[in-house]
Amino acid sequence: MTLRLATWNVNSLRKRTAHLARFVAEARPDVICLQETKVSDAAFPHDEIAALGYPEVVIHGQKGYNGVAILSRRPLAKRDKRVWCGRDDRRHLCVRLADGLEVHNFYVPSGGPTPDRAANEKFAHKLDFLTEMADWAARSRIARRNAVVLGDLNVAPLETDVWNHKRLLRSVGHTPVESEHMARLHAAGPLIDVGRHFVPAEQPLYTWWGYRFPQSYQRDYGWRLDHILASPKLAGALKAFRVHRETRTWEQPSDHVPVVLDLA
DNA sequence: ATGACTTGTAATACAAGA
Repeated sequence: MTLRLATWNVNSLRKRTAHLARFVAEARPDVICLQETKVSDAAFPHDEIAALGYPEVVIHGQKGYNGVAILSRRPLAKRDKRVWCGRDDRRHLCVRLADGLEVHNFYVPSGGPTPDRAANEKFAHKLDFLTEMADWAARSRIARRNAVVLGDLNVAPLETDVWNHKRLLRSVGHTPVESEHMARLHAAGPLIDVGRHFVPAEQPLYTWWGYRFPQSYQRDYGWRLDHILASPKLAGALKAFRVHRETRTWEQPSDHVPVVLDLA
């Protein structure tokens, strides 16, 4: 039996409920991890989400910013979250399925405008967040479990993870120090970079196209910011991988598109 | 040349995204 797992930064759940319904109808994921829901738990659109047919709904949101949620067709044995960098800013949720698979849904800080940790507190927060993730992966011995770490990690670590490597080396999201932090997270598990397990590093692979750059999608000015990382025990279970680029052409889309993994 | 847009909040501009 296959488990289909999806991650999607929807950039406001309430603005994107119709897109989520369309994605569910077309991709039929068993578990959906959402980021940037931008809605408090009190205002969560329970009725619209219930109509999608996911009996298990785990939410961890706040008003206006950030926010994560997990929808599951499979029964959950455990639901959990933890505070990162001492801030309860709704960037993480964890569930364990009844069969033992652990799913960690993350929204890593974007990092602000300047890639300078002394001048930009948001960039320092981002690097500290990634460091804390790597420490957690190592200390909790994630490699001993069947675990997936996924979400909007807000770093495009490889040259082919952005549309213009040279031009973007000094842009937040693609600086060498951020790529090093991502590499440390991968090594700390160790964790498999599922996207690059299926798509060779020689080929461009993107999951985000900005709103501000005119016709960024049409020109394919993309970045790979959304990731699925898997513990080594799952290596033999990785069956298929797909980036649902087409959602970026839908009317009033999120700037991120869904990333999907099939696990045996 | 990440400038150009989109979102939420709250009151017509501002913060934030990356």
